[in-house]
Amino acid sequence: MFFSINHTNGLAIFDQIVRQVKFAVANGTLTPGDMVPSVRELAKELAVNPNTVVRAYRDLTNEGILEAVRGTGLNVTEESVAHCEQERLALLRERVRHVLEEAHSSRLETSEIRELVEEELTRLERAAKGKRGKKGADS
Amino acid sequence: MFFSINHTNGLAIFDQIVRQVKFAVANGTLTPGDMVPSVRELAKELAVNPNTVVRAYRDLTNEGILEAVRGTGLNVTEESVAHCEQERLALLRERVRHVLEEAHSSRLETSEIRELVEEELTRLERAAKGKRGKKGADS
DNA sequence: CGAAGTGTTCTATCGTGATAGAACACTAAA
DNA sequence: TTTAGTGTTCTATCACGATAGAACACTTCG
Repeated sequence: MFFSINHTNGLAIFDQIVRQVKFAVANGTLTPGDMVPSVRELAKELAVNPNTVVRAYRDLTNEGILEAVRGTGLNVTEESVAHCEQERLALLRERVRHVLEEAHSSRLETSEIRELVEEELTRLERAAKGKRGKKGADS
Repeated sequence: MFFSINHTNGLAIFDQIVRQVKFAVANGTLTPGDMVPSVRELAKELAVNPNTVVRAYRDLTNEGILEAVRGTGLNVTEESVAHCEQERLALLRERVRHVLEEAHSSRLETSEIRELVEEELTRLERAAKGKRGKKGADS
């Protein structure tokens, strides 16, 4: 459903799960009271070890974003929304900053960096539009 | 001198060294015939284990970017220039793409992503200008 | 009740990046 | 020659992310 793992982006699997849950809460895909996929179910769907999902859910529980209902599952807490809305930009901003810093330290001109980003951004838009188109064009 | 290690950007130390050598060749900071810092010297300067530098230099040697002059050191090869010039953008592009993909999958609007990048880009420019200013303003 | 599904907690193993320390072959310079 | 500096190659150890497999306490449902 919501989640997917990218094995080439350098982020640990458990960290990708953590971030994606936070993003889903931040953008309303997950709302307080919703239950996240069970450990075994998500592990199967992502073709990942259950313990890796456990690690991600444990971190999220410790941050107060998920809470356990014993014997039933984990649901999204009320307090998580404000937390995740605030954190989403910060998490992305940090990664953006690291990449731009590397580009800058490689002596790439700011204009060249901007051009590079713009290229990949339009590529991303085209890919998204293509995906939507395959299921049925809107408008 | 040229190199610095960022312990928070997720890249392995040896990989940061590899990339920075390639960038230095690509932008002319290192030219064919130049010698890179010795294993022990660079390890000391970066406060890193010598074996980590060995790993980076070994990779660079295997790629034909450095060549060993036994008993003397490692120097930048002639062929490295074309190789590195071509690879610099590709290396940076891949990291940019990964970050933008995560931002996009978090349901951030393209305009919001662009705004985020622009903010960090101007922050970077200001930081660079500030650094130059401390040593002596130009123009 | 029992079966199946929850989360939780173990131990063990593996790969990899990094550290630590040592040894070797070679070259340049005193 | 001796000394100090190169790169190179070992073995060991550690941290960490991931995998594998098992067990436990709990709840829901038939």
